[in-house]
Amino acid sequence: MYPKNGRVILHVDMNSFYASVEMAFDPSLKGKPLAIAGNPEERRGIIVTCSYEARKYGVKTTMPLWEAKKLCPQLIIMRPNFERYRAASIGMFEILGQYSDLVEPVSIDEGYVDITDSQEYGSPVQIAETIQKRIFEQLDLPCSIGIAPNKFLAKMASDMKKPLGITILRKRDVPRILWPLEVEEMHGVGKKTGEKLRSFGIQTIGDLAKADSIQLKAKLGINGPRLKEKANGVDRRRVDPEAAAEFKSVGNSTTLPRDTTNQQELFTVFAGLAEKVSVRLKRKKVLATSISIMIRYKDRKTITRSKQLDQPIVQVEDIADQAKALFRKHWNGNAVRLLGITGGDLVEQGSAVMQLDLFNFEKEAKKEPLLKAMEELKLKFGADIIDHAGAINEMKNKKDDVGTATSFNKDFLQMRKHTER
DNA sequence: TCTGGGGTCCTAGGACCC
DNA sequence: TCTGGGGTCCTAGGACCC
Repeated sequence: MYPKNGRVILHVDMNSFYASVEMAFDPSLKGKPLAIAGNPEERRGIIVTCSYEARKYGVKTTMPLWEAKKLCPQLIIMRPNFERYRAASIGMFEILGQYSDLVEPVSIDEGYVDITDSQEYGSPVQIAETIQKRIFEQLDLPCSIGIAPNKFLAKMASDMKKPLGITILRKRDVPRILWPLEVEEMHGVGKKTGEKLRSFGIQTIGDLAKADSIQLKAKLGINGPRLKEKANGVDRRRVDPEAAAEFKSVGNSTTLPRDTTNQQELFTVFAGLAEKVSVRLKRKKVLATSISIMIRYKDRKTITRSKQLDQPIVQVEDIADQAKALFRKHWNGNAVRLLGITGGDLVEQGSAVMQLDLFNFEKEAKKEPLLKAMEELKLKFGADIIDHAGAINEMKNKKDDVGTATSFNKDFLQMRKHTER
């Protein structure tokens, strides 16, 4: 059952997660058409998740609320309770963690488990059955599980039987099971890529598997050959427990109650968004070194504008100021439908303190000899880290002060980013 | 009365440096 | 007078996923 070389990967995918959690929380909802919708009281709400009973009526994810109501007038609509979903998610990953250390969360409701070295808990199918049973009995939540030699195949497999399915997909099954499917069925192929592939005669996953790599690369970039490999059942990505551990950006956006050109109103919205981003950055103990805003206009045309900052920020006012500055610079004056703020290039609080110190030293350097400031830095953070940046030599070679301090600062930030990975 | 909000990764052009 | 190529950073936007 266990291959000598090669791995055994599970993909665990919760079935209509938000709706299922609500049903576990309030069993009287079971068996009823239930939908979770963002902003149910707004006209622009959409379906985020819905129960299988609701799907029978044709209700689907991302469908506008008014359309769903038309299809199913008795539809029960709830707004999301993220605390509940997070709690359920933690419960699920705790169970997964009992069968392997190699657990990689992908999102709140799905994850990969590498069970290659988990023979003590039984065969792969037995482990999958145990996990599914425990999640169902202990959390009252249904899930589907795919079993395969790699992530891609496990993901495709978990999608095949819902709800409460367990599907094995071996590499040798790929021609029979995957190749007849339309290309859009492939994880990683959306509408646009599907259209492109079809435009040069690739209709099925099998067509993609046999397509010319050079041509794919020319038309789709690096993604082309990668898709071809997957279509052949090849995926070398490891299950990496660290992968999802660190966030790369934190953002908040909102569709306005009504489109507006009133700058005061828009700035009030920015203040609220900045507050949310600030709170979440602080909770994660990180600061942002870049700020970007998103503006969606009345006609749904959407732009993003961003700026790299010379020091990381986390305070509401700083975030709001940067966002407003970007807005003033780039807004075309048309009515706005949605605004968003995202903080990126996150640095940990600890290292940010060092950077802040460095920034102060930079100011000091205007007054006193730079080398002295450098010595202090060395004392404070250790000589190795600074020597490593190769910055000391640069400082010695150049005698000018502020410019060099600035460039040193940049090197140092760059190095910090590097060593933190 | 159309189409949310949270993310990640990739590309491409221009600036700048060596 | 004309000529190069690699590498990184920054910014904007696109595609995709849940």
